[in-house]
Amino acid sequence: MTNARRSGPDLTEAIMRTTLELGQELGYAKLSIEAIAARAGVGKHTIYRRWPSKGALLLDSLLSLSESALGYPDTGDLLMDLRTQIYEAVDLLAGPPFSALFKALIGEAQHDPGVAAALNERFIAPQADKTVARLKAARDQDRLSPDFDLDVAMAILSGPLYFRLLITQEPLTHEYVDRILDALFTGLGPRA
Amino acid sequence: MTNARRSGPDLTEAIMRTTLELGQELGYAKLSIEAIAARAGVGKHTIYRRWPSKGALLLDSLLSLSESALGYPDTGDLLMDLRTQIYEAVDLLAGPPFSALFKALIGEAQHDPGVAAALNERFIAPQADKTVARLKAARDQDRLSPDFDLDVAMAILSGPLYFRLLITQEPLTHEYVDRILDALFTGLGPRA
DNA sequence: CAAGAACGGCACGTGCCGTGCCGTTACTGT
DNA sequence: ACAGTAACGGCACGGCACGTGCCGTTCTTG
Repeated sequence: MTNARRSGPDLTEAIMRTTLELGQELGYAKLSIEAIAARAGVGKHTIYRRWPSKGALLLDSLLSLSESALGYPDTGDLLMDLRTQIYEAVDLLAGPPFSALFKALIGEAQHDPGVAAALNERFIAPQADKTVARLKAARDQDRLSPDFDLDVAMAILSGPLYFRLLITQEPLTHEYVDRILDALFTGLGPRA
Repeated sequence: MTNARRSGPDLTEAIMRTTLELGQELGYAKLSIEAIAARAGVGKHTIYRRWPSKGALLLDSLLSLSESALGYPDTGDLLMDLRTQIYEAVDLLAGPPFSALFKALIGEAQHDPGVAAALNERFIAPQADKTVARLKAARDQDRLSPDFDLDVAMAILSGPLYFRLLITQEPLTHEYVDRILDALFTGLGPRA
């Protein structure tokens, strides 16, 4: 008769899975912790014990997807490595089925400092660090000018993508990624 | 004994003013239409009659500030014109006292398509168009290479700024604007 | 000056919040 | 093996803001 009550990490994972599931169905705005608890067959306490807010829960749920997925190759070909890496990230987070939830999460970060900090520490900064490290390796091997500004380069690679994703809300295609990469490395055409 | 009941445009303006006021005090998350109505001495209907949502109300409130403020000079010096324009925009929207509300508005746009569309049509696109137009003028005068990609240039100018504002949440300084402008026009250093 | 729209004030039902309490179940250390 | 404890599901609660009615009053329009 024991109803196979689940425990510990099991539950955590089940809750996160349910969060992504319900989030896709309802959208972030209509997603409620009450509904997640009901769907997951879980008491609300069990959720509140683990996460302080809906945003934190969604953050963990989404990051559990990316943690294993996003590596960073170094084949020696800088441009190709960057392209590979950015394609992966863009496909995972800006494509279906998680694009809307990821955008909502960044939205939540705009008025929840905790979410903002966690998002930075656990996703943005590591990703940026890897990009900068890959650029630095290329510079150290004299494949880039010694005065190449790594941080600005990284911002130019990321900025326009997030601009498209969050502001103009146009689709993030590989073709667009290529245009940014081209602009960064071959320049926008010399001044007359 | 007539209690000087206000009407029409008067009210609209008063509500928007109260929205900005209360928004600064409470932050967007805790800002409620109920509280705005109470503070403004107005029935909730009067607000709902004008705006469909809190986001739409905040959008109008914030845009009423920028509409008159953000011009676009053409002195002939492209770099200086861009710098002037971007400084202005950055100071107005990314500096106190409206930075937090502006960020919250963009956050709202992530799960309210209406707000997203209105934000684009009434603020982002006009601003981008002006930038592109200014760049195009320079290119037409042979101050830029004929194959200078105007749209990508515009994205490289805006993207990193929004990236800083929304993602890494670092302060948007004039110095940072300068670094982006430098990178765009003098390049990041040629490849070895 | 009459008709109607817009107004402020109030009340209502609804949904979700976050918390407290219950009895039950699974883990812990000895 | 077994007691003690922590975590669990379920339920109920007060609180708050939502969005919508209704009322009586005031302003605008023709």
